[in-house]
Amino acid sequence: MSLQDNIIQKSYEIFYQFGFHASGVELLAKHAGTTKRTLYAHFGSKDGLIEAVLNYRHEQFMSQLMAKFAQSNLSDGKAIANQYLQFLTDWTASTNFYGCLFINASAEFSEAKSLPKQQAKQHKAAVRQFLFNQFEAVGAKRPQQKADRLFIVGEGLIVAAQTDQDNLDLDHQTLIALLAL
Amino acid sequence: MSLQDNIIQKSYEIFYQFGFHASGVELLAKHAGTTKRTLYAHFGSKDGLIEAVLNYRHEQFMSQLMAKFAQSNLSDGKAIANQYLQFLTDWTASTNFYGCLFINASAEFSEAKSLPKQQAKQHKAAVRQFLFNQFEAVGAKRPQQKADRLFIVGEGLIVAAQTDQDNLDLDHQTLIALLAL
DNA sequence: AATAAAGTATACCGAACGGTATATAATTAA
DNA sequence: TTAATTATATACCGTTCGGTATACTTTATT
Repeated sequence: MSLQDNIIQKSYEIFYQFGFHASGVELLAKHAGTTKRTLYAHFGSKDGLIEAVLNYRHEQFMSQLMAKFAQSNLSDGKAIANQYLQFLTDWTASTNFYGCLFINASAEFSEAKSLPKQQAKQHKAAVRQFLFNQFEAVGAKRPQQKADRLFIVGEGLIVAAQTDQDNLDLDHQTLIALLAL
Repeated sequence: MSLQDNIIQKSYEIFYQFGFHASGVELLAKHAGTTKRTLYAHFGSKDGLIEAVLNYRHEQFMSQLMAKFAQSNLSDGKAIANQYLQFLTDWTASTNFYGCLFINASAEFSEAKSLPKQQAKQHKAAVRQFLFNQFEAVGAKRPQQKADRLFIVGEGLIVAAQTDQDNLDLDHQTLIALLAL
């Protein structure tokens, strides 16, 4: 792994856990085992680093999602929903889960014109597009509606886990059945 | 309104829009039309102010929610879900919507022991409890499950709006029907 | 009217912020 | 092997941070 990629990955860990404004450049450099000088040579500014980290996380997330779906042959909408919800549940239950980096970024950068907010918007749109493609691939009716329903439930699960609502009276199977997938 | 309440309300506006770490005490005092000296006399620290703002927002949100439900006689689960989703949709569509302050706080204060995170957890638990009470009051079966399903969809709608996913292929009526409420 | 309390104004504190300068060491390329 | 590049180490820049000190003005109580 290149030095640049290492800085991105280690900075992702810090930003993800402590937030963007709360993470100082000195700490970011230290955690990556380098110095501010090198960090600024590669990314120009803290904003530049944030942009790179969000791009990195987007690629990583989509890769993991695609890998999860590549594992098994999904024959119908129900299987798609099950796979997606299982993917999210595995994630939210993992140690070092601190919500979704893009939702967190939207919380810290509310201005619509700001780059992090735009990257968050595009990331979420990409997830919706991915789900849409899955439903369309199995010939489901109204694939966009199905994708969006599943997406909304997924977003809800993510933030519910982030706010420690861990005793929800829900299970995936009945959720899927109810969503008519 | 007392001077103290004015500081809380005005600080809420700033924290909500720009986040907690990004909002300096000097700006908070200026926006409230007072000085740091007075602010510290009332709240002791920035953390103390954050605590007060989160308590304020919790009371405000629950009041608005209860007011919405007091308007009409809700006879069944379907009406409850419709009322809740309409309440959230009105909110997310309003100008100056920047997501949920408690989700935002959870993003900035990830440590479980931190007060903002605990306040966020309790706020969300209170919302779930409120929905549970509503379903129970109309004699719905499995009120907790219904409340949690509705809660999850609500959380999803909030963060989807925050990330500007404004072209979702969803409508409340079919959502409600699907949730079997 | 006297007095205590509460708010204003402003300057200040040490620390941390994002970002830069300088100089040295290690790596790479010719 | 000699340049040129790249990373390290560290000190430093001006600014802003959360928080405090001092002095003054306003308000409220008796």
